[in-house]
Amino acid sequence: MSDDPSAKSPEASDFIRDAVAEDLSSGRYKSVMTRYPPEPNGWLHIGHAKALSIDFGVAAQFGGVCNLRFDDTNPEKEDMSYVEAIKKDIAWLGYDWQDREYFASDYYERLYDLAVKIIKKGHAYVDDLTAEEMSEYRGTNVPDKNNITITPPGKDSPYRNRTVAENLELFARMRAGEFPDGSKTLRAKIDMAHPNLLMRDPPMYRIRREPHYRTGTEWCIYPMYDFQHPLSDAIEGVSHSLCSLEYEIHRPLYDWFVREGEVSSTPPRQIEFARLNISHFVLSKRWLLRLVQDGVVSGWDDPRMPTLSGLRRRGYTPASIRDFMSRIGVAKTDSLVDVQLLEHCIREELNKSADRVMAVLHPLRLVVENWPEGSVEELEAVNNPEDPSRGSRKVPFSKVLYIEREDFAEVPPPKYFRLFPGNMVRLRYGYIVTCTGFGKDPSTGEITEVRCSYDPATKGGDAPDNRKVKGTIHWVSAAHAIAVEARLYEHLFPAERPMDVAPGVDWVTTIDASSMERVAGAFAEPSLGSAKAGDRFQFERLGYFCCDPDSKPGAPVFNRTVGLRDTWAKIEKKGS
RNA sequence: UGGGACGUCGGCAAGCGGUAAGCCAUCGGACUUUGGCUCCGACAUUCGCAGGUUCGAAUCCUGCCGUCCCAACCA
Repeated sequence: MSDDPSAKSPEASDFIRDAVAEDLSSGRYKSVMTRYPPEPNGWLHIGHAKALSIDFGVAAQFGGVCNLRFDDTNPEKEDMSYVEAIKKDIAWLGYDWQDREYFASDYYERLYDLAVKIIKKGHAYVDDLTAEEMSEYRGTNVPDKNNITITPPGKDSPYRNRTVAENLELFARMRAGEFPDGSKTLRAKIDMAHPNLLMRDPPMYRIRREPHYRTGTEWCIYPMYDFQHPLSDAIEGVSHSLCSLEYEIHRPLYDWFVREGEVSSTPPRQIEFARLNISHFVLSKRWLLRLVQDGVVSGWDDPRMPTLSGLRRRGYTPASIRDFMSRIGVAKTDSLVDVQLLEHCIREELNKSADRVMAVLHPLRLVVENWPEGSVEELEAVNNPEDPSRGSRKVPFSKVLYIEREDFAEVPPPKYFRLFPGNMVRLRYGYIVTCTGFGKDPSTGEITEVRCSYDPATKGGDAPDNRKVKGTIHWVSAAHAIAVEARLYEHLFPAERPMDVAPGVDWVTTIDASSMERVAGAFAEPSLGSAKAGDRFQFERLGYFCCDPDSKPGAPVFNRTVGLRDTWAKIEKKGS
């Protein structure tokens, strides 16, 4: 998979790309400029990756550019640490905003001037209504006797008809800090009877004495999204402002402010697409923040989190996420993508790129009875059968090995072709061995060790006589193995739709408390001793693992990114 | 007496009046020194429902039904 995001799906097509192509051919726009507008109040998750993929992808496909603009107009929630985290994640995903790193907070002065311009047109006014009163005056959606939702007209604020001069003066004094927080707002003068509630004189500025992470205490008034966003787009010269469906109802407002602001001769155009939902995941910054704050997860980058940082730590690659985005498409249908598609994407990439290695998660001693005491052999193991250029390595073999507990059965279930008394199995890249016996703790019934004899003629695992050996299992030499910790993950939420919870039930309580399993007593072949955080491997027959930053010298930790497809598990399930 | 959208296979999703792409999942089978990978095959006579227009409709019209979003001085 290429590291260059623009290299994939050159002929991608969807309703947005169709619209952009049409806009170009009709001459509505000469070139394409999009923007990715995060609010720095949380970390990016895979839902944002969809928006990123569309914003940067559409721009790239049409030879345009995509700006990174932080929509930072709510000082209460925003923070520089989020800006840094967001930039890191976008860059990691492979998207490049070059020098176009913008902040809505850099436009404060310009936006203020635009507000003044709109006031001068008589299209905005300073209102003294409280938040509650404003809501009351606006009117709301209410169910009538037949439980049909209706929206009666709102009524004008008594301050709606202040003169331009008065509004200008009041607005200036708002900025100057002459009024207490919340006592006045600047409102667009649109239509208090509009069927779309958002058009009923929406607020443009509120008074809030809250230090801003970038502008400090310079401002005590802050612009609202509906005013700020379209005008920031216009200021930058954005052509296509692509956003999610929930903003569809904001579009008339978007267009209204663009028109009133008269910033650009080619007004930006907003187009909406359906946001991403993935089964077993919660994709909402607000909910993710709660998981972090409640300590349910270890942080924004907990490997179970759908955040880009979490997926990164889990072992997902940027290319696999981009591939996923290209497969789910872009449409306007509310949808729930099966998490298995995401897992398929990472498996497909890692199958090609991850070196194979042997590790035993739940060790069981295997003694090779006819192996000479003290003898050690270095056996050749292929690093990646999918990629010969990865070469091979040496793996030590000796008398006492560890194998996976699951790979031995005292009484084999149907169709089981691993180790059981009398059965023959291949030790991968080692020898073909025959199970000669086993030890068992009489009090617990636990298998304590398995014994076997090896066939010296089968070095490397070859069967010179072409005998059929159905099973091949992985192993590690007890004397040479290194101790590792493995962390196995399940979905944080067992439910396909975690937010669909019975009334009165807190969704957080539906979390699977055992969604992370630490396997402390695992062993791996010596080559894994040099693994560095972020390195990815396939533990043969187990799954893909990524070395975690928690690793210490001599004590590596591996996160299971995803297991291998497991046909045996299906056979077992069917049998039971 | 609301407004804005959306309904094509279990999950995504093409299709834009000419007779249902593809992907994931699933189920068979081949191959296999990973019960992995790969390969081959199966998987919507039908497009929310009902009418209508047409030689012909998932595509056009009408009416129903269903789902989502909107009542923050958040974005």
